[in-house]
Amino acid sequence: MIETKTKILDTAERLIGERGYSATSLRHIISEAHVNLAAIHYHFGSKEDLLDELIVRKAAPVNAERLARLDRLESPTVEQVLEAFLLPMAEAADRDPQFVRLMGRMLSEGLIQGIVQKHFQPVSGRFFGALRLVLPSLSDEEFRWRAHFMAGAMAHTMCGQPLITGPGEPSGSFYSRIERLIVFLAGGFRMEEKK
Amino acid sequence: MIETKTKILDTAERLIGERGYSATSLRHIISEAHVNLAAIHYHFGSKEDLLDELIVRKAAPVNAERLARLDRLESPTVEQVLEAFLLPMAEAADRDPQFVRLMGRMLSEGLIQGIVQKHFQPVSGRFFGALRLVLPSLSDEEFRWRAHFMAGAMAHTMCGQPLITGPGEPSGSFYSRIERLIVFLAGGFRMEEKK
DNA sequence: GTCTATACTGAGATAGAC
DNA sequence: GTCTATCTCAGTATAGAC
Repeated sequence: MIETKTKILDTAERLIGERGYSATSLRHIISEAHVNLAAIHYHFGSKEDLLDELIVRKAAPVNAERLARLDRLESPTVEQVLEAFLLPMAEAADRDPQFVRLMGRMLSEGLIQGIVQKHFQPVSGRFFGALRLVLPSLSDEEFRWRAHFMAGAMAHTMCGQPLITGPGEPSGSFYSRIERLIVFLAGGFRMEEKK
Repeated sequence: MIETKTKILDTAERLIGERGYSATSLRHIISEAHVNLAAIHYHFGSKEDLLDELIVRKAAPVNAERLARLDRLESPTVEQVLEAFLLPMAEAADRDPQFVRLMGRMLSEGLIQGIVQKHFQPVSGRFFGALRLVLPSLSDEEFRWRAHFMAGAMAHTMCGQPLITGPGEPSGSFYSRIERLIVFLAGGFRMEEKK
């Protein structure tokens, strides 16, 4: 049955979103999906590959929308490039809260290295290029580092749980969170380089 | 023997720094430390508690230095508060490259939630307070989120491996990395709040 | 091609002898 | 304090039923 594969994907997505990747065993997934353990390995190969498919089916439309938005910009500002990258994700989060929860889990468990490199690389590469053009006065070295800081802030912002909790818990909608992030990042990027 | 405990700590620190926490099994640690498996549970209780002790013995002096530096500031700028927090870590990294590698591993594997909450909370709490005083024009909500973005950028900066790789690998000493980070963060914090 | 039953290996944890 | 033996649970691999 083709339904088996879907049942596994849906159940895995829910459980991993709720409990995290490491804390969700394959045996837990199969018991809730009412399928056999070996079916997971038949359809996906391994637990990691299952996760991979979960990410792909969620991220692909977001990434497509990102590129479409980027292509529409003519001579963009820093903010506009950041918006083209971040707003599609905020909108996806609005439509499907499960998605952002899953991504947050991945980030907070540090499982993204391989998966991100595989699926986000082409997209993030294009965005770094666009951002570079908008910031011609920065040295290559400085730009690389600022892009790195940005990646950290973005990744962290998607997690529900803050790494280092400040004075009270952050709140508000995902969308407003992203808008604040864009302002913050633009401020960082616009700083004059310290020599 | 008291030496057993030290041997375990040193070996665990080295192996986890090299391979990561999940990838380092207790059996691997004991074979290199030439101790018995049960000795780890006797001295530490669990693998997680062992990690906890590793962090504490490394982080305690850094945190003490952070607070000392903060206390020395009279009417600080944003940059000075950030320096008080970040430079002690940069100096520790200079003296002991193992330390920053271990912290990076923890962050990239998302193992910090519990440990950070336990040991960094008092320190980070004081710094958030100091930073708040320097930025009186921001709303509470906006400040919380910017602190959150900062935490993400800081955490990510300690990892050797970038989450989202940009155009080429970032390089340079840890110290210069931190200096760039401070400029970037100060720029973000100084932005006017969007209403 | 799809799925089931079952066995294998390695992990962290624990009880109890010494 | 230390060590042996054992437990439970994880992900994985395979043989074979349909």
